[in-house]
Amino acid sequence: MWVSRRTDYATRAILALSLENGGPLKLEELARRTAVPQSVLEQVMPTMRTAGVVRSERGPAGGYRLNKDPGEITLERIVRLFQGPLAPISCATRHNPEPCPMMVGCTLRDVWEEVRDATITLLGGVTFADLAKRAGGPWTDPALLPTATPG
Amino acid sequence: MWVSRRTDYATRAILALSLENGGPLKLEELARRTAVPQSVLEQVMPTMRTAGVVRSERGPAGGYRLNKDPGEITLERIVRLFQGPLAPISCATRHNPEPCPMMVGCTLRDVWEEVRDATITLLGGVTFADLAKRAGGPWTDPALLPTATPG
DNA sequence: GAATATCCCTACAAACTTTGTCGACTTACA
DNA sequence: TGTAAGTCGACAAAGTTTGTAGGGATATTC
Repeated sequence: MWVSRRTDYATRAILALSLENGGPLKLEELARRTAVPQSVLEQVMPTMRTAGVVRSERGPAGGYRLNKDPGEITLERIVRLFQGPLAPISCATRHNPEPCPMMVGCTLRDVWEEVRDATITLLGGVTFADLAKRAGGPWTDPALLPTATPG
Repeated sequence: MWVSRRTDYATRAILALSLENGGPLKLEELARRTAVPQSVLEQVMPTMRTAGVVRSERGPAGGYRLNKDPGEITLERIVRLFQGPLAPISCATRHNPEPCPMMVGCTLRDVWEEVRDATITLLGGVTFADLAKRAGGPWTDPALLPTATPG
């Protein structure tokens, strides 16, 4: 339960874009398909743009596209963007781990690091090309959505 | 970064008790050794008592002991007590997962479930007997502690 | 049976984080 | 110049986490 809403939204958005071979999607449409409040997506997408994951065009016929091949975007990349360190506890991050206050050379930390590494391995091993393939087909029946988002 | 302080404290406390072959430890001493504010441990320990993990005795010469063999207490058990579901996202819990709002049968969920399962496998595979063994020896130099906790 | 040592319970405030909204702004196109 | 997009920053409401405080309950000792 540690993945924030925004992280979730971001990954859904990238998946949606991955299923849309190259064509741009307007924020509004993206919000509808992913069932994300538009106003929140308005914050999430620029973050990914700054990070070079997506690219945007303004004006009519504008929208968002992926800035790379889906095969080059890992889940890890997106999650890290919004989530920060993936370690379950701050003494087990890879950069600047907080020192353990317990003497007994925190044997617990080893386990936390294993969890961290397993997480990284999994998230780092999945690209959005994989996810799109597994999802099968382009997009399915937007009409089935709960009447779109109010935002 | 998803393990709460209280979860951390609880695991440290159980490790400390595991290193103390059977003898009871007073809350105060436990707090000192684990570098946890005593007032917080006062909340954490009863939770574990209720869960049957530790046992307590009141009055002089009282304190806490493990209620089972350290080999029968997994990290998973303790983490779950304080952390709740281990899934990274609420649509991927084993019990009553929240339905995914995205149609495309949330292919992302599969990955979240893999992360969840990897976490469970790791945490469930480590007992406090393992941890105590890895820690080596009983307890090390409590004198090295940052002058105990103020609480 | 009083004094003391220890655990137990509840309430709670301060701090922090997350979530979603809003309004004003910028850019592209026709 | 008007319209269709994306952009940015501020922010309030809600939720979570963290630590503290104070009054109880129970066991031992003398």
